[in-house]
Amino acid sequence: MRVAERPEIARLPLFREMQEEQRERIFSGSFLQVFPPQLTLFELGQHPDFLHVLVDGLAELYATSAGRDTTMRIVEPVTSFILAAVVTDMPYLMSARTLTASRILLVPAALVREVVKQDCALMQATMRELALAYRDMVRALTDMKLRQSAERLGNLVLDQERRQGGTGRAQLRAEKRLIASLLGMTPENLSRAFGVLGQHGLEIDGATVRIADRAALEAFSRPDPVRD
Amino acid sequence: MRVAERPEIARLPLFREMQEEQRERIFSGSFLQVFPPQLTLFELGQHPDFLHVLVDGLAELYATSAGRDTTMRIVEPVTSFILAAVVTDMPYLMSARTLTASRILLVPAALVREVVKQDCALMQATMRELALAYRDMVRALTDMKLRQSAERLGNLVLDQERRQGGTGRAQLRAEKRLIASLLGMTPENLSRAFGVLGQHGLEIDGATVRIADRAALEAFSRPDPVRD
DNA sequence: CGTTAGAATTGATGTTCATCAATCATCGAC
DNA sequence: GTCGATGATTGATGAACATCAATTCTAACG
Repeated sequence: MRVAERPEIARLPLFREMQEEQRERIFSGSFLQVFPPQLTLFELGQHPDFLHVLVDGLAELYATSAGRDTTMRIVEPVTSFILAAVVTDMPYLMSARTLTASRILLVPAALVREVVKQDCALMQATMRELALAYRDMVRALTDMKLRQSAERLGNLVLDQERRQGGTGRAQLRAEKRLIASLLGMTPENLSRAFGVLGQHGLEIDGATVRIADRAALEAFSRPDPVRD
Repeated sequence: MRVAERPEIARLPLFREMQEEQRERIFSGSFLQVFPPQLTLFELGQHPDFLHVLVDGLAELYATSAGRDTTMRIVEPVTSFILAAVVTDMPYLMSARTLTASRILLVPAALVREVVKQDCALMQATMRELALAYRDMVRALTDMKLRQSAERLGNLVLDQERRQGGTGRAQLRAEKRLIASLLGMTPENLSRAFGVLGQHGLEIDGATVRIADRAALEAFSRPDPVRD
């Protein structure tokens, strides 16, 4: 593994608190690999060989069933993914592909499981990471069950804007068709949903959205103070 | 805490592997409480005070947002719930109520967090429990996004039948309105979905369902070998 | 037993969203 | 620049599902 990105990866919540010595074991057993865009990293049902850490680029986790498919998560750097499959040593429930050219740290799954057992700080971080991931999924499921499409989009926009500094502007980082799939709707309906939000305080220009009237957008989208 | 149910709780995956001494700490700091039916145990947004273990009865986890509400999980004994909120010490994302009269072991959240840090076996079990819970949520979300209502019901029936011994029969343990909410549909549409499944190998009589033609039911419901 | 309240079902209607089809942008290649 | 491919948008239509309104069923209780 190259030296340049180690500090950044070591700063991840997952690896931050662990013993230096064990971290060294993890890193020296791993390798950083470059992938072209649109490459399948692994598929649903496969046995997990590696914990993945997206260092650079953009990746997508998606699920398929009976011919249909849906985006489950868009992974931005620097983040680890599919930790749950790795620690349980059970088949992937999602497939993954790169969206853009990406660099990914591949940590052998068996190594993760072994070091986790020996380093309590890593185990605690893993536990926390899984708990947070679980909570994210609870949010996504309630979002899906309780809100209709334009509301979901409104809350996604509000969420993105907050993460990007609360300046009233936000960039949509992925293609709209991906965002549509992530929100559980078709690209056509995403367009129409943006149209609806246009009447509720949102201005949109390509991949840039601007919250012109936050009160109106919030009144329409009804963000939940606890969940959102 | 009474003696009678201790062995059963100690056998739970969560508590099974931990040091006897620490388990004693957990148990002696906890108390078993009896609740009447339809009692709210806690509400979304509250700070988690206790890890709950349903010893006897039936409970429901549900989420609300903007006036609407939906069942997230039906908890059967003996199971712990809301572990993720407890270990992260973050507000509940779901509310809980008893469905029938229930006995619940209440383990102080702070005690759980403390003992988890000191007992690696408990931490490992917690990690595993959270990973499995996460995977369940992934399944539920893909189910919701990729399948339509009658298919979801078909897979629930197939799943229940498998859990109940694979005898071709299954009991629906909760009211149909709850099952409807769990599957993200209205009670009216649950009835109609049962009607549809009646033409695909399922016989239904009150709360009992019988799989008359498994091949037909599976052809219709398309269970996923990985996920279901 | 009948009574009655809540649940389940059934039918009629309306809303939300997907699908299909066409057109309009955008962007890289040459 | 022009071309072509792909994504985004817009409109028309249809399918899935929710809602509303009656009944019918079920079970607890006097």
